[in-house]
Amino acid sequence: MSVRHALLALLSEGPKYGLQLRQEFEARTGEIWPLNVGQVYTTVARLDRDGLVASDDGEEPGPQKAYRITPEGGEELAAWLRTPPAAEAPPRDELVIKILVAARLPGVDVAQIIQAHRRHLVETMSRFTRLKQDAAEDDLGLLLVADAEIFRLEAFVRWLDSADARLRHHTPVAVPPAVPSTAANHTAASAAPARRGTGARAAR
Amino acid sequence: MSVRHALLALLSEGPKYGLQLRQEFEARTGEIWPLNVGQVYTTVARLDRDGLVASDDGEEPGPQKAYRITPEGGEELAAWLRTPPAAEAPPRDELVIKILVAARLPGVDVAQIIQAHRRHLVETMSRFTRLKQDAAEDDLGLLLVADAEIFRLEAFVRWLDSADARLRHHTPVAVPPAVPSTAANHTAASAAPARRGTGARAAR
DNA sequence: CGACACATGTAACACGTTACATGATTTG
DNA sequence: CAAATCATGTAACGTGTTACATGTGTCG
Repeated sequence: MSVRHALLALLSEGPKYGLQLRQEFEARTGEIWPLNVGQVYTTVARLDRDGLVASDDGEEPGPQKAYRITPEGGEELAAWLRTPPAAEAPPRDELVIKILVAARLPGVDVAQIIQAHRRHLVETMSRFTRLKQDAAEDDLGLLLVADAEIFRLEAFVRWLDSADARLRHHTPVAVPPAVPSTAANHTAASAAPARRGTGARAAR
Repeated sequence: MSVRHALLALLSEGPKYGLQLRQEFEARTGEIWPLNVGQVYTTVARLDRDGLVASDDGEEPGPQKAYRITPEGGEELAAWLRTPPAAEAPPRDELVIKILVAARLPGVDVAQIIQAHRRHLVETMSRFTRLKQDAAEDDLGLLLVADAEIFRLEAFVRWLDSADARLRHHTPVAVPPAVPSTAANHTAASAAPARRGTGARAAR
């Protein structure tokens, strides 16, 4: 719901039309977060439908269609600013899932994958560091968004290092001496929902 | 695309059916990342359609419908593990957008909002720390996912602190002495796409 | 039998992306 | 006028969530 409220915030500064919303959003996030136009139109149309925004429905001639925030929209915006992002179910992260998967898959060198991803993260971090150096020092949007991205990537690097250490300690368990390969399947099956119908009858 | 590939990975260990996929996904992410069933079915249906997975179409009686990975699916999985997550357009983050918005909005105390969010982040971090302490020490999935979340939240705390410092330096610029309030609108307007049609004619 | 849990699936919606279609306005 | 640009919008798809409908098996 970020874009929805970001557009609401832009409109709270005065009436704006579609492409203008996109451009101002991108300008204020240092051109780091692109925003496709289609989404602007559909999102602002939903805001309109929900009464948070109203359109000067083609009052002035020309193709542009300006939207302005409504009192309800202002209240919604203020409430959104106060509310911390939901944290009960943290977002599923691709990199984390990838390492979890790699750690369990036979024939996969997790440590190697971790290092490859680590290198990529460090490279990306330096890209954003360079971006900051080349930026105007008063471009607050760019500086803040670039910082956020650098901190985020740095957290992944730290996590990869800790995961590497953890996996080095635990991996030997997955390669026990002289244990039949079906053992892994059995433990996996015991964790699954009870197999009923055909199969379960034998177990009872 | 994380869930899609995570399901593919689960199926690479052997045939599984819908609810089983969900349960194993949640078990391996320490019950921290819930996965709704509806998505499992639609995702696995798409995997089937794309030939990465095939279904034992009701061979055994009973309601269950098992899927197994295909060779193409195995290749896709291996390629996915190698490829680092796309970083050209980093994900838009709600908290970051919120602070950016708050920093520009008149009548909003950014520092206060930052501190409120900071407190919430620290609380959430300790929730996950407790979760780790109460967990079985061999529950790798939970430990890794909880670590990832803790590192992520910690990065936000660091970012909030740096943003707080940055804004303390820059905020005075937004409150200049004796400057007409329309100045802000002018600069915003100059950054917008050229207003044409009715309005632009006067400017030329 | 009836209640309950297991299992599959669909519908509706929000959000996000890419691509295309359609006008209006400016510019060469 | 023709081409380029600005501006709005729609279509199709993927992903994610919530809710509902339906069927099947177990158990009191």
